[in-house]
Amino acid sequence: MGSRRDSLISAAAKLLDRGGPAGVTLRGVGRAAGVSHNAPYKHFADKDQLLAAVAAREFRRQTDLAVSSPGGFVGERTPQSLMVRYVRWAQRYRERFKLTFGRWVRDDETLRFEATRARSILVAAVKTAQADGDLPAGEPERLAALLWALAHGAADLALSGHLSTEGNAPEAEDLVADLFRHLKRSTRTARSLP
Amino acid sequence: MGSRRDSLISAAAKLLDRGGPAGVTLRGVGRAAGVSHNAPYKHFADKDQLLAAVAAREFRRQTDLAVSSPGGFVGERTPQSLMVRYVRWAQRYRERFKLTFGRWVRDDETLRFEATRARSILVAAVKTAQADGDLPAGEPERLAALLWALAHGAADLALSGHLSTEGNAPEAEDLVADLFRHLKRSTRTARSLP
DNA sequence: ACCTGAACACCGTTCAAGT
DNA sequence: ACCTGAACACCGTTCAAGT
Repeated sequence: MGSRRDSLISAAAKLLDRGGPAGVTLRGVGRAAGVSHNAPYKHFADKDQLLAAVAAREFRRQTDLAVSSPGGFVGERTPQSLMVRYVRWAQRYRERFKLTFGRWVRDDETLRFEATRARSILVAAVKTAQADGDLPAGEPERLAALLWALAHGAADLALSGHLSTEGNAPEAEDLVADLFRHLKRSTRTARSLP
Repeated sequence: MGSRRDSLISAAAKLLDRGGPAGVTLRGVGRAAGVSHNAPYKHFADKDQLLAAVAAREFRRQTDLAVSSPGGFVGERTPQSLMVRYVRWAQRYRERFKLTFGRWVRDDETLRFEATRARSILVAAVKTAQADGDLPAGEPERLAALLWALAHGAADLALSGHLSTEGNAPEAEDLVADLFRHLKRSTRTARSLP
């Protein structure tokens, strides 16, 4: 079921990768899916809802991959490996990444659900790392938010080229590694204190 | 000189705040500036260049404010105060913030210049904090990139609502404070080690 | 140098109509 | 329920023409 709907989303994702959100036109989507420029309106209220559906599908896929891919089984799913995967995703699919954090996110229920799901996976990994003494103690949700924010910011700044001075820019992955190094040191301090 | 150009940029910024990049139309900009829908082409090659000019002006203004505002003189300009200012800027002018990290940044020379200038101010503050023992040792440019990435990611995630689970979300400012707390602890560890 | 108005090809969206 | 084609109001951009 919904295969027409799915093919519209796929067509939109393809256009998005090629030309950004402006490159996604309902007319173009219809054309690519082999229907009239008007058929999408039977599946999506407007263009924004189609884009939100693209973002939700992409978010869902990436979370699924993080859970099921090689190296993704629970024991190997460290916070750092999840964050590295995150910045690589942003690099590989820059337009989908940008889209996932656009205007509609706040209001789209599916997208909010996917965000919550992704966050809960990260929180679980954080708890394990805390128990292993690899991350400092403290509210795991809060620490997870810190990690996510750093990975997100590093990825986004790298995409816009703002990290580089004159070519010798740190990679987003380097900054992720730096953060974990500092957190590890912070962990040791907290332990050695009363 | 350039007052017509400036008024076009101002009109564009106003439209941007009201309706995002899609709300900025060359026709609307011309109308708001009291010229024909076609006059902007004498000052900007196309719509993207107009938007890039808006972003560059905003970036420049915020950097100027960070340097000259009360509490902004050199001694008070700590990395943390700069980062708090950054996330507040994102919150207050979300559309301008988003615009500043859009597609054109990589290619626009003025925007790249402003980014370099902002980064150098942060790097200077980082060096001072390192000398005072408030931040860990290491390449200051790299540490500045870490701080900026965290502030940027926290601000961007907060804007898209992705930080909240069920309303009890950490604020972007909280995450900035958390990072500095961890870095402070990391500093002490590094000192107490051989 | 700067601006205007007409024109072109496109777009999102609406609507009446078909199966 | 799903799709089509015509239509409407808009847009970015180009061009010939004015001062």
